[in-house]
Amino acid sequence: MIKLSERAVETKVKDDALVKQRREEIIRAAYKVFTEKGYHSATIRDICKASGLGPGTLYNYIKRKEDILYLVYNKLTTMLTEGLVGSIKNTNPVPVEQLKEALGKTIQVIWEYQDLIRLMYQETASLDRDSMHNILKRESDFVSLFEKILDSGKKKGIMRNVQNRIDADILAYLLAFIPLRRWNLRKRFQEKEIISGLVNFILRAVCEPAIKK
Amino acid sequence: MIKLSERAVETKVKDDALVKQRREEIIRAAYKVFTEKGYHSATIRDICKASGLGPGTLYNYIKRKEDILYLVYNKLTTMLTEGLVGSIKNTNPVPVEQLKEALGKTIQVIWEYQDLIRLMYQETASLDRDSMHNILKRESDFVSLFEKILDSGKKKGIMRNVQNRIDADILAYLLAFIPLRRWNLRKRFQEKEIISGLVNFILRAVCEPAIKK
Amino acid sequence: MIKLSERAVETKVKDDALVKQRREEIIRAAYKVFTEKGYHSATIRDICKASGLGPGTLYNYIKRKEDILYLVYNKLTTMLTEGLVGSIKNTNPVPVEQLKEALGKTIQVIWEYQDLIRLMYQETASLDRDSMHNILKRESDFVSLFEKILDSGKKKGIMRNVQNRIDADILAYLLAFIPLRRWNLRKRFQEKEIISGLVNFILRAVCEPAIKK
Amino acid sequence: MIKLSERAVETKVKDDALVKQRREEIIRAAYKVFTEKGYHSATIRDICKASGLGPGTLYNYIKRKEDILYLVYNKLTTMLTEGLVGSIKNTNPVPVEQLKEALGKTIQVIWEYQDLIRLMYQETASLDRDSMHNILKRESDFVSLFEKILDSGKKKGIMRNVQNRIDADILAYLLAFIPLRRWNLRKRFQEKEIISGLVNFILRAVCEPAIKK
DNA sequence: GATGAATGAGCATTCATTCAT
DNA sequence: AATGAATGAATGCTCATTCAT
Repeated sequence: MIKLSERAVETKVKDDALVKQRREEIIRAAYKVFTEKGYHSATIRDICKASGLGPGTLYNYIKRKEDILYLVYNKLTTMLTEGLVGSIKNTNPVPVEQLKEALGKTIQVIWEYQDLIRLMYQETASLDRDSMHNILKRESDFVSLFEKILDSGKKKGIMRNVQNRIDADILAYLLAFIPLRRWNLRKRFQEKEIISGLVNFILRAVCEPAIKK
Repeated sequence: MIKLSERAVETKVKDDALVKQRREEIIRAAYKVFTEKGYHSATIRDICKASGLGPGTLYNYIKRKEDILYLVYNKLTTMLTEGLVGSIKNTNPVPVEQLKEALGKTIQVIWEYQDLIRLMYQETASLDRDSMHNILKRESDFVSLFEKILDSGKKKGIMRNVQNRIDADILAYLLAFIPLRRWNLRKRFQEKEIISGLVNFILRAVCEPAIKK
Repeated sequence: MIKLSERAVETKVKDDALVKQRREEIIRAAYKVFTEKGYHSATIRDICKASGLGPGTLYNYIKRKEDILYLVYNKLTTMLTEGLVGSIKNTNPVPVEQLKEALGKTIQVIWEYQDLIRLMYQETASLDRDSMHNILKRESDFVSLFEKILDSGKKKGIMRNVQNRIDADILAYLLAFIPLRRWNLRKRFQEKEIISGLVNFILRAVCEPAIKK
Repeated sequence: MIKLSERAVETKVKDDALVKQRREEIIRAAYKVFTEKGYHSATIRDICKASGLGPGTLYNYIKRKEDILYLVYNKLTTMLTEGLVGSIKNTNPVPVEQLKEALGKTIQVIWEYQDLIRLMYQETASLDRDSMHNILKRESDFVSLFEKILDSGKKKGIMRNVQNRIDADILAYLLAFIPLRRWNLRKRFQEKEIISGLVNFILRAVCEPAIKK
């Protein structure tokens, strides 16, 4: 299993299991509130109400409001990375198929957490230095996973035109297309069309045309 | 010339020329402040200081803080759309060349206003319904311009695999790759590499391979 | 006139006269509230109520709660020092008489502001570094004024046993006897007795006995 | 042995020996924390950490935060009074020598607990009525001990000018000179100079000059 | 039309105290 | 008797907006 770096979040509670459980509650509540009103407009009181915890209790598990945002980010990037790693491990040795599976799996998670991912793109700037650093590292690792697939495709001569790191980065960025732009297409296209449209676009850009003949 | 729709922003001042001038000052000041601290952290006081206007005067030209954000958005989307329209009008009849020119011109504007565009993606959610509606309409028009190019390319058999609207949307979205992800690539690549990497990715996805033979 | 150093207190208001006036109001209100409940127990809301200013307005004239304490200290030490300087200037050339006058004048001010001086001794530790520094400098200047009197008395052979700086310091400290310990004597002695008791104690310690014969 | 009055501090624990022991721990911890940060800035949490007791346990031995302050005061005034009583009992019958010994012994204790005594002067106002009353009674008893010495000196004609109670009170007050003003003299004088300066001042004020011839 | 002081609701956070285990 | 998580009222302070001059 991959080891994901984490920044420590201060707590006043000693029982680790309880910390974990309460933080899950906090994340769940914050996820709801943040996606409804955004991070800045969400008040601690909102999160208290949504989580059922009093402000004093809440602050037993975090140090500052920012920490809540970090916890949510952390949860999301963990899910995304673990999903992707899982899909790569037990996968087809043919790079294109591998890529298709990786995209499929990731898009599935992304579709489920659309609101959260939109939030992520919007509020990254609100993170403190440490959290930001940590999250960017995760992003970078995430991109590297795609880079590896492209690399192996290039070595096998199937993805000849690929420019590795840049393309991997564009690719990771394109996955956020769904949460960030779906509103634009929602009226004209269905979920399946949007997803396949996106995947096709990627495959055309990345794969040697020969394979299609 | 294209006619861009605008939402009215309330003012207490009757002299239209003055309103226009003062708002330009406000936009310039807000642009500076917003890109430095973000919309939420920017205070009216900050914008007053940057613009040289007192809060009372400022509020003669807007009704709410949101209005300032809208004015900035409006300015930016106007610039982007007008730039694109201009590049299409006096252009090569060969679709691929037309596309290249459109991308080049737009990326040029985007590169210049990177911070602002990142801001735009981050703070769209902070807009009120009306402003949001207006801005989304602009976006949609912007995408349509690219759609037209793809359409004409398809008709001429050069962009056979293209899925028109979805691809145009992805294309418009990809232009924001630079402001939103550049930090990720800054260390390894130079401006030119990033831009050409992005343009190549788009062309590979959009153009029939035949053209490359 | 003596020039007393002051630490700047931040204000958002430009009209200097208004700043001066409002700060007088704040000092008056804070004096009342602080002597009733002490600095820590006094809330900003208390001071608002006592001064008739809203919290927003109050904070137009100060930056932090500590500033209010500093303003009060500043006011008090200014009064004490100016009173003492005044009494020394136009005074008897005979050191003992000069000392008597200085003590009399200072005790008079101290008696009037007893509560405030008790507060001062209690809350000095609550001042921030800058304010503390400033106030201690004032204290030191205040002691120096007494030191000069003792010096001239020593030179004239009247206060032979005096140890200058240490005695001047003890002397200044003894002036706070009234506010800090009066509760202890209130039941048994009257104002005049306490004051003359204190002055006699000082004179006996400071003056050569010969003078009494 | 003198019998010092005490105000009862509520406890939920029945084992008297345990109460005594735990309270000693609390006093020791509070002494440390209070002298470091002051009473108001010290949190119950701080005292818990310093004492090794949990808040629940701590509150088994006190009822309110104030009680801790009272316990510390009580400890200190007990030490001071007992020290003074001890020095008087087995002492020289010559009043001046007796006074010197009493001063010496008390100053020794005071020097050791400087921080605590400064705290005491600063936070007296934070005590509730009952505690305050109790502590003032102690103070008064303490002054009475000095009063007795002055009285016997006066009867023997050695301290002819003395005004008994008021002088005794001033004298007790002067002992706090060291903790309250030492910062003022620290740079210029050494411990011994300050102490002898203070003692000399007192002796000059209190003793008949004849004795010096 | 410009000015800038006033307003006050609202915010994140703390901390003495309680109480279930 | 000990533990430590829960509680929630209260605090210092901010800032978008208004309004008298």
